[in-house]
Amino acid sequence: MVRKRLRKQQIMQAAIEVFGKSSYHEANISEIARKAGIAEGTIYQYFKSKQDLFFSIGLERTKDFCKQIDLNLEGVTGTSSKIRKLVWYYLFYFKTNPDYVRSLMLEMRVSRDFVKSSPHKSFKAFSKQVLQILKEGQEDGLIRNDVDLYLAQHLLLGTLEHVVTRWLLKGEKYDLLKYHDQVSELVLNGICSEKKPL
Amino acid sequence: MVRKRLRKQQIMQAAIEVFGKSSYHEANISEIARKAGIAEGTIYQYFKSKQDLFFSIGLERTKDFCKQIDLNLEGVTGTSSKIRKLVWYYLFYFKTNPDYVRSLMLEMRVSRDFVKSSPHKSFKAFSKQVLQILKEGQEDGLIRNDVDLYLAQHLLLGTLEHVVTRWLLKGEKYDLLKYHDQVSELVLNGICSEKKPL
Amino acid sequence: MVRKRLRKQQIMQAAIEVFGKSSYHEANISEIARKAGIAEGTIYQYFKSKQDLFFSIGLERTKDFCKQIDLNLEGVTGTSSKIRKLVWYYLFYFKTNPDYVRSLMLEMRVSRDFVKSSPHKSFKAFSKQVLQILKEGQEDGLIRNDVDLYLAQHLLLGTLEHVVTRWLLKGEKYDLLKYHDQVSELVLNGICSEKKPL
Amino acid sequence: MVRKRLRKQQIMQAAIEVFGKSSYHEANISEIARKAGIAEGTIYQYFKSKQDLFFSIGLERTKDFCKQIDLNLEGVTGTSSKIRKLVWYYLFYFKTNPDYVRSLMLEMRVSRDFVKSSPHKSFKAFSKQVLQILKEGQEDGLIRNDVDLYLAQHLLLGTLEHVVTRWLLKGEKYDLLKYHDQVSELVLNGICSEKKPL
DNA sequence: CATGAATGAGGTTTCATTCAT
DNA sequence: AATGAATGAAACCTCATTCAT
Repeated sequence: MVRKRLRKQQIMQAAIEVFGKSSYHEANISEIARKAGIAEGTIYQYFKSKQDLFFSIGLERTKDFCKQIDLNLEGVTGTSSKIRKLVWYYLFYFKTNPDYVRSLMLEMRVSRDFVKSSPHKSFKAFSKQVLQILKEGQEDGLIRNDVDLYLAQHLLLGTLEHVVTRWLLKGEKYDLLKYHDQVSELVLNGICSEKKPL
Repeated sequence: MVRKRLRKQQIMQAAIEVFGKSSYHEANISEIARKAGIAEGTIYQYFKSKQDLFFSIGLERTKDFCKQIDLNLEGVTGTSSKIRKLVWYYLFYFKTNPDYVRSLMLEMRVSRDFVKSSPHKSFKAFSKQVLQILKEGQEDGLIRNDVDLYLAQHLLLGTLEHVVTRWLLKGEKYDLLKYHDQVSELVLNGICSEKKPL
Repeated sequence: MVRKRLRKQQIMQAAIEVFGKSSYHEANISEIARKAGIAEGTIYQYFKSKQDLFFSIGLERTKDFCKQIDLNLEGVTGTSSKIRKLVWYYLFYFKTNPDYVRSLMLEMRVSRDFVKSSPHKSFKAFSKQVLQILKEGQEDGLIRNDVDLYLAQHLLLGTLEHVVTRWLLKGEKYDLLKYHDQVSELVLNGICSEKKPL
Repeated sequence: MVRKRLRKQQIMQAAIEVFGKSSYHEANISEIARKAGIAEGTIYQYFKSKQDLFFSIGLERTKDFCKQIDLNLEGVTGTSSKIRKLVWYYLFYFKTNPDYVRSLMLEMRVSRDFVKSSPHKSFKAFSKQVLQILKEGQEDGLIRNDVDLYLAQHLLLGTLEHVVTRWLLKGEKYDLLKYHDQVSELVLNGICSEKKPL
């Protein structure tokens, strides 16, 4: 029982590393098996297929991410504080899980099968969470009423994704958390400020 | 030889269609050849490899995109007008080139080899253009001095990419241009408004 | 131990069902184990290998078949009555054991290893039985002296096998016993009639 | 054009040999390729899959067999002569094509996918041919009216298949044609003689 | 220039069998 | 005796690329 769980974790850990440094197609089951210290066939007792393994990682990690976000937001009051915390945690999580995140950001999220997959559902749960925060912000009067909340979400998540993606593609050479404060600032400004006549 | 140029275009057009509806790995040289009405071997007289063909499309289209942006921005004065125009054209271009854009957004931009590739350089040229606009905006006093222009760029391009990516993954069912005005608004607000004490 | 015997039967019964609905190669040990309600490894305590299990079924059932034939022929007098009874019982047995028979007729009997196997020996015992009946028929004057008894056997068994095989391949949709009388008739005619100048 | 045809034949010939000495599952594509003196991949330019290759052989050979039967029966008059000729040619063909026939008799004919396959259709054409001969025989008064022609077919084809199958399983050690005359005799007797009161 | 037949490495996956518990 | 997790060999098939015509 517990042994099976451990073995599954062991395989997923190896897979995260391998998928992290090569693309899905470049990665081999044989390398994952070698890294996990088991036989290739063993992987197929725990996962239906290579893609199943790939998406299982996405599912598990995205769930974990959501749970951590929840924990981190607990007790935080005020929309702006919530968003600041969310930005910080988002960057922090990706900073500390670069292997996983490389797969998620650069491949999984973008795969045509992803939208039909279970990790995608988990990912959507996160989106909803964000939307909920924004909604509360609008009800509190922090966010202007004329702001389309879906666009606000695009602004927030798009900026974060862009920051993370560039960081990844540039080789993770700088500290991802460095700008967390300014990112929050900009995003909050975008959705909260008085509309200026431009 | 003009003939050579035409043949190259013919292959690229077929490739855009094939890469547009399947992922890079799912797409076959044989299908591209069939669609172009030529033999598989012929492709290798115009392109070094499958990846070369893939990136060549990216290069050509990104160059074209930059040229069009230039043309569109010519004569436009004022940072905010420039940004509005840029947002509009960005969405317009992607709306009218969904096949190409699916490859670019969902795969090319995210490929590990992309940063070393020529389309990436072209893409960086576009980034520079954007940065230049933002810089002018800061010199004009429109954009606050305390705004990191690289972050402003993340905000602008990240939001646009996010909007476009979701549109693609959702099956291009709505009009991508619908929100162009509000997107501009939000982004401009983010980088131009007085810093509010939050 | 009677327990051992029972367990063996339990495995064989499950195997008959599984081999009956899939071919030898399509059938899995794992499915047989599942159907028998035991672990895969357990099978290997009762059978040396998959093929051993497969042939063991053949052996057991063919033995059973021979025994039943013996019982059925007991007290039957006259070659022609014996053959009629044999034909009837042959068709009856196969009608009532379609799963087993599908394996036997369509795969086992035809396997390259079959001739070296134990069920084959059992099968040969049945052949001998048939030959004995035919021999008696010739001694009684029922069967012409110029008939090669081995050919007569081919005629009898070939016809029966053909009838059964077609029935199986056509999905067992009609009553296999329907024609038993006419089959006997034809076969008996073939081997018993006066030689006609044709 | 002609080259392609030759290459296809070359592959089929190698496949016949390999399938002839091993069962379908034991045979490897790699061995067929080696025997044909080509690369494995080449086979897949001519055949969709291993099974396609397997059945293609069946189709081609069965067609050939039917054509030859036709040619051989041309000009032969009288049902009994036709049947004699058919028996002779059946045994002759199988004697001279033992590799192919081993596959056909021992595996193909008996495969669950065979009934849905194209060689099966060709095989049925042969059956029809036989039935037609029998029908004419009944109209001519040679075959008794009370004989079910389908059973007569079972008698004829079943006997032939049995003779051939035993010959194969015994290692093709004797001359398959040896008994052709007696086989015809027995079968004709079965279906043509006056019904004897038994 | 164009062709398209041939290549062949390489990957995923299956499954009978083993063996430590 | 029973288990069932682990094995690992082996096989089919794909497809980008080459090269003789």
